Amino acid sequence: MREQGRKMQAEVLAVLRRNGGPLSAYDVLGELREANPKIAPPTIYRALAALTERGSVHRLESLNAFIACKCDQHANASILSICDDCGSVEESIAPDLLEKVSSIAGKSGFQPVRHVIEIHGVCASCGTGLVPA
Amino acid sequence: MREQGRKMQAEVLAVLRRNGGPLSAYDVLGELREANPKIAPPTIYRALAALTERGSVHRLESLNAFIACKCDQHANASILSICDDCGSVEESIAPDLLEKVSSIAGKSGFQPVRHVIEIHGVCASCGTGLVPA
DNA sequence: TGTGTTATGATATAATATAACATTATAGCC
DNA sequence: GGCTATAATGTTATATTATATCATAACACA
Repeated sequence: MREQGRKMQAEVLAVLRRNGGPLSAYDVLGELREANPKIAPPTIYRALAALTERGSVHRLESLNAFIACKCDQHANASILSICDDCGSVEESIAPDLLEKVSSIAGKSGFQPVRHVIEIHGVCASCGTGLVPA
Repeated sequence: MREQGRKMQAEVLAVLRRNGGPLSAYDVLGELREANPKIAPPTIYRALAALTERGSVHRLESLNAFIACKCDQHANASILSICDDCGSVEESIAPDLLEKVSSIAGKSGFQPVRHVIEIHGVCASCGTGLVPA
């Protein structure tokens, strides 16, 4: 990878970290365009693909959005809990659960490569009527 | 619901059943336009939303596609195994697993409403070098 | 320095999805 | 039966998400 690429990835990751919550590729694009109006979608998507590959960023398939990984130890896929009220996302890791999922899918000879586990619901703050963080 | 709506839903479901595999909303639209060229995207999306709600159709979030439910007993969410080689999709049901997923997400007070569990990988046929079904 | 290789930039457009409003079918009531 | 309220559907337009394609620029290595 080249210097430019690293820099773009760092900037994209910084935007996601700063925001904390899920952002669409175009949200990220919008932010980065404030500094450099010439950035185009493929640039963002390439950076996001690299970051996702590395595990620094997770893609929320059911939202078409991206979020910075918060625990920095995701060789394993994570479980993403998405609050449909406030939009916040929590990550959980549970390797044993992944194994179980894999084994169920694998009964018929299926070989898992990538897990997508997303749970929509209501987070603790929203569920109790409190204002979300 | 009115007669027209039921009919459109039946047609959409028929297309998905006939095809067997995942189809995008626009794939379905294309097929139905052969009979009636005036159908518009919202019509298809509305039918798909109703079918998905009922459980007759599942949405594959990680593919932006839809597939007819094959087991007609999905009050519970299913686990969808997607072959990235041949595109075939298998459904599995595992209520106990869903519970476990829920409990992990629920540790911090999160209340699950909808599960998205999709596994990408290679199906038995493709994995063994055989021609997929 | 020249040359091949690969990443990046830029342009355009494809694919997916929905907002907003007009229209029309149906049910219930008189 | 005709009238009206209701809600589903049709229609138009457009928003959102994503990628194909080709041009350009950086770097690696001889």
